[in-house]
Amino acid sequence: MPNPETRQFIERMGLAIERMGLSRTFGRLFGLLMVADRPLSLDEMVERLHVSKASVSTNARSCEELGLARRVGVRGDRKDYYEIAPRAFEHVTAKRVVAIHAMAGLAAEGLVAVGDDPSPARDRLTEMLDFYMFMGEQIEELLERWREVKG
Amino acid sequence: MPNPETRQFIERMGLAIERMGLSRTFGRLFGLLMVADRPLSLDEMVERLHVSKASVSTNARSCEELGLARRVGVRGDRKDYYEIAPRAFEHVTAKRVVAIHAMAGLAAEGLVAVGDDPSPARDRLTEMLDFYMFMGEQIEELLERWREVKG
DNA sequence: CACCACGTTCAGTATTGACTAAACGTTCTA
DNA sequence: TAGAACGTTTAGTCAATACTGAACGTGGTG
Repeated sequence: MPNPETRQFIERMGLAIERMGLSRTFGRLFGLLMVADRPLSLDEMVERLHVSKASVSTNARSCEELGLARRVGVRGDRKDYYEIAPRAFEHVTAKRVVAIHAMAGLAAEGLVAVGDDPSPARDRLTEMLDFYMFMGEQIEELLERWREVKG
Repeated sequence: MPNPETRQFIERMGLAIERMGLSRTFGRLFGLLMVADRPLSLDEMVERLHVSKASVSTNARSCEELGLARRVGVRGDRKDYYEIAPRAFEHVTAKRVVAIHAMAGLAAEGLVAVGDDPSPARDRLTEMLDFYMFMGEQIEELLERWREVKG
């Protein structure tokens, strides 16, 4: 299972996730779960990632909180096992949509701040508002279409 | 111009941008340019943001590199002035699309890594690939539609 | 009951990242 | 040509972040 391609995938996922503002270990853990063919226990992740159990524990849980992974039980075993959550990618994209709405809200606040008189600032903020309203709505629709096809 | 609403807008933009993985000062600088009614010099930004000129210089330039701002000249003045770039939001969204394509590429690598045999890992990676291909293409189309309407 | 086997929490540590002040290079001007 | 006005670069500092090892709590098990 720890073949070179798999390891490289995990590593690249770590870098990709890091570029999104999360930690590299978090990304590696996510990548590991992506290529695992069964749910993994904390100790197994420790083994594969070469990080402390404490780190795996916290990262796995925040992975769960973000909706990327979920905890599953195994009969006759009281360890925690983690696997990628169903619809993980839809879920993370839905969070992006929330952020987009927040940007639209910010634009609206900006419009209040600059006042009613015509100005370049007002034009820019209006464009920002329109753009993020548009994108937010449209991406939500994309998600719905995706769910129809793949759900 | 430094009215409380404007200041709050700048501050919130700082926080919003910070949540996206960039620095708060960067976000504040961007927010300041958003509500400015004319291009601003480095010294003016120093004044408004209360940070060092070195920080403003580097942040303004990376703002430019990201396509969010551009440098403009003023006749008979050799200072650098910055303003929000036209199509700034389209541009930043286009970069997101690049990141989405990168995720699709990563999924493709993962598929190679896990081999051809059916497995849960393969299913997940396939879903990831399909999802990001779909999203990448569709968001590109959204951008084109936006340009048609607003361009 | 004593002992494991887990997962979590906490204090300490190391690393990363961003900001500052100062030095620097360049271009204009008196 | 000396000096001022800029923007950039760099070395150093400070704070935030993430990881580690150890202690801890909890629930099963002999």
